Amino acid sequence: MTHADTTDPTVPAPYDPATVETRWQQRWAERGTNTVDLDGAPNPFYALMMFPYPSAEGLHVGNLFAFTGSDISARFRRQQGYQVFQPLGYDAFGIHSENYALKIGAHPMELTPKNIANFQRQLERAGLMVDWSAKVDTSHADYYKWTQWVFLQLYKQGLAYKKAAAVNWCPTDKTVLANEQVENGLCERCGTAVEQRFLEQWFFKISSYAERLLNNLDSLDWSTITKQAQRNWIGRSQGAEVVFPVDAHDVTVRVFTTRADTIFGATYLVLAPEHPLVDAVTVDEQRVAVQAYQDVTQRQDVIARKSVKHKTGVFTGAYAIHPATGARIPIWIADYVLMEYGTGAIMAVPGHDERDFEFARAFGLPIVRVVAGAEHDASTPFGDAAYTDDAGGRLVNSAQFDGLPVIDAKTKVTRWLEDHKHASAVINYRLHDWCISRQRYWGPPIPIIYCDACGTVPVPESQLPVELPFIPDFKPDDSGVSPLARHEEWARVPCPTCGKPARRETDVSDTFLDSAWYFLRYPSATNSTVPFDAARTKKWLPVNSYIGGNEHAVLHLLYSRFVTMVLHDGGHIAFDEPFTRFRAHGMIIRDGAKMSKSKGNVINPDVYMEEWGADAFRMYLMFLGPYEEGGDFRDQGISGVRRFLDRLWATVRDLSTEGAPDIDVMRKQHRTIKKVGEDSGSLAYNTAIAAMMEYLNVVRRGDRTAHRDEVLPLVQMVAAYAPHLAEECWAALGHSRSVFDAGWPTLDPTMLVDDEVELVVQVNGKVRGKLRVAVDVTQDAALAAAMADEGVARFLVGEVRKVIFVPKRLLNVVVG
RNA sequence: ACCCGGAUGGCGAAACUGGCAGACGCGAGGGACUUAAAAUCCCUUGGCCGCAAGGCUGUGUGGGUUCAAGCCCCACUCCGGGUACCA
Repeated sequence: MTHADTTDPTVPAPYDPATVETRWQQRWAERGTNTVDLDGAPNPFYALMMFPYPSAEGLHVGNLFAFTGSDISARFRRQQGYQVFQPLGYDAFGIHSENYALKIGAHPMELTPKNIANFQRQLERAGLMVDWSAKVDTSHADYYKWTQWVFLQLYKQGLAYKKAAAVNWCPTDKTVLANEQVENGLCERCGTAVEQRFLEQWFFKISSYAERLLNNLDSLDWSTITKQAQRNWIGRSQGAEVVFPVDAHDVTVRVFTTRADTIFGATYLVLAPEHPLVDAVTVDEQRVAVQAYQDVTQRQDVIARKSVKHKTGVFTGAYAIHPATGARIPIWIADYVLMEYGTGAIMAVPGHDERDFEFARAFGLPIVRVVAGAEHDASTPFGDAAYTDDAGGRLVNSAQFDGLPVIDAKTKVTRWLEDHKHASAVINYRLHDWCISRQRYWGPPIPIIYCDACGTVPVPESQLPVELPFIPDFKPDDSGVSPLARHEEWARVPCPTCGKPARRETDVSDTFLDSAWYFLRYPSATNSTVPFDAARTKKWLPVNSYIGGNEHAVLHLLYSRFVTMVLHDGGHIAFDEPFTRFRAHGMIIRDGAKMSKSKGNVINPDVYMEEWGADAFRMYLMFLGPYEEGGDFRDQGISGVRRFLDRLWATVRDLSTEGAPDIDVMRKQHRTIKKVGEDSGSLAYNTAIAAMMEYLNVVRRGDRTAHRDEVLPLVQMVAAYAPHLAEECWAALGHSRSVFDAGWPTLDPTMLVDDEVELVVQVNGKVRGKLRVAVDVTQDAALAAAMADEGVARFLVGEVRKVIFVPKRLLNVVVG
């Protein structure tokens, strides 16, 4: 086979992707094409893609779709003159790997390197512009040493604490799950119903960053859906905490409400069954019923508790004093009030809250109207629903507040309650502290030592890493303690402070902690003395462009932001948001359905890259739909993209250097440069590819021989999409350096202006003709030309009432 | 239930800021080349009426605004995602 780098500048025929791709992958590795000078880059650009979990099944087509889109964006930036750093690594710790190892009877410490090697092979085959010298593997001690360091920083800053808490326990995976890992009361991984258990857990105080996590969103260049998902998750609600004294007791019930304006409609209170005041206020006659109800609730698993059903509850026999009216109102307990939100108690306003309405109807409690819509008055009865509209209503049955619009009443009633010491304005968040303890094996041991004399002692940074030992029996059991706790020889250590015998923490940390800081590690991946080098961090961070799946819109992205803020506050970094720009890619489905092993419609990328070539496969993935929306993978579609590459190849092979390029082709070329440039920058890859196809069709129209100048920029444009083929063509056209160092083709704006345009002529809004006119044609001249056109003229019956003229586009004549 | 998306030919999809709906590709039909097939190339391809010229109609449904609506407004249906007894 002849070579591109020989003196003979011809491309061998026909296009054989396997040869071309192998050749260029070797050359890139030899020449260091994909590595960047991390210390010297004058114009740095950090392009990050979410790193994969290296599953045993190998690279999923969804991974490749995500990575290819990110790769194109990075390659395009490089062509724009940036030194682009695009690293990739492996999120190798976690339940996924551990469960799979258990299933096939292997050990994760042996299995993970094999999986990584397989992923590595597939990723290299795909031809990504990844700087592999900066690879990270979260399960390697060189990495998790620093994950443990991150834990210690949180500890030092008072943001890591331990508490006994009701946690979500998965009886199948035998582990604690974060709230975020529970879906509808089911374990996100295995689908088992989650139970409640009480365990001592390590938590991070993410809730104290809630306001900052929320406010910073406004200044981030992120997709709106992602920002909205974070806002919802943080769940800020502004309201009031109202104090209700309990009649005949020396205690008060504090309730949280966002509808202080409806306080005159509060006809009873409800406590969560596990509320600490229940025992104190319950009267003797109700004690048996109350305790029975508490027992039932406690035994319920989380799904039963939280799935919507008919309302249940029990009267405590106690009464509270209404702070505004002085009335005695009954205190109930019911499982629809949740201990973990607000104060675990509510004032029930059945007239204006659906749940309270349902409860009041079920137990015959009074329902009072305190908000009237335009169609109501103070005594309009309720139908079968509460009136919850808070936009248009006015207060009624609310003493001095009658007649106030709800919007004003919210602040006025709250202020009045505050003035009389019945309430205080508060802000509540749905966001809970982050439980990071896992009673599991495959993760970084939490670097804490318990000493009888000194208490909880953090492992000194100089003693990191706390290595995860190789133990054959890593399987969790239902004792609630980590498998590591069964290994006394590992768990027993001298106290770092006093030297007396002490014990290690035997829980490992959540995988989400591994991934909450990995972007900081890449530029310093080979540095063994610090987690991240100050100068490199300053040069490369925050990340310029982050691309990943929206399934991480909440957890991973929120935790990364939190950890970044903490490290900023601890003086380790100068920025407090990690990702300047984030875009979520869509999902690839197949034949209209989600890909899954059970449906047998999973795509193995190896097979397609083998048959069509990595370039064609990459390009097809990008062509099948808008990158940010995803698309439907169909086997048939890939041939169209491959045909385009074949034609491009043949065009380069057969081109001419004689004479001058065609002016109309060159005009089209500059339009294409503009379009492909804009689309590549905004991730509109499908339309960028369409534009390149369109241009090639013009270049080859009528079987003409293309001129070199017509084709050269197309090779540059296609490079980010089909990098191997582009390099081969570029070399064949006489270049010795990589096409990625050749920049982006120059756009000549004068080539974009036409002297003539096609003007659409409408009569009464219907197209009746098209005219070629000068770009700067006047309305009068255009109208005259239109009237002279017989196709138009025959519709011009009656008097001309109006003429609309949009320069360069259309002329609409209204007659009749 | 709530919060985001979305609905366009046989299929995947385009359409900038309201200005020619269907770019680009797949598939299909026809033709060229070939002993033949594959590959390649050319033509046609939203629907209806028409020999044709041409006309009518068409972007989930019903209404509205406008000279002009896939795009804006109101009401609704269906699909996808997220959250979910959050007070």
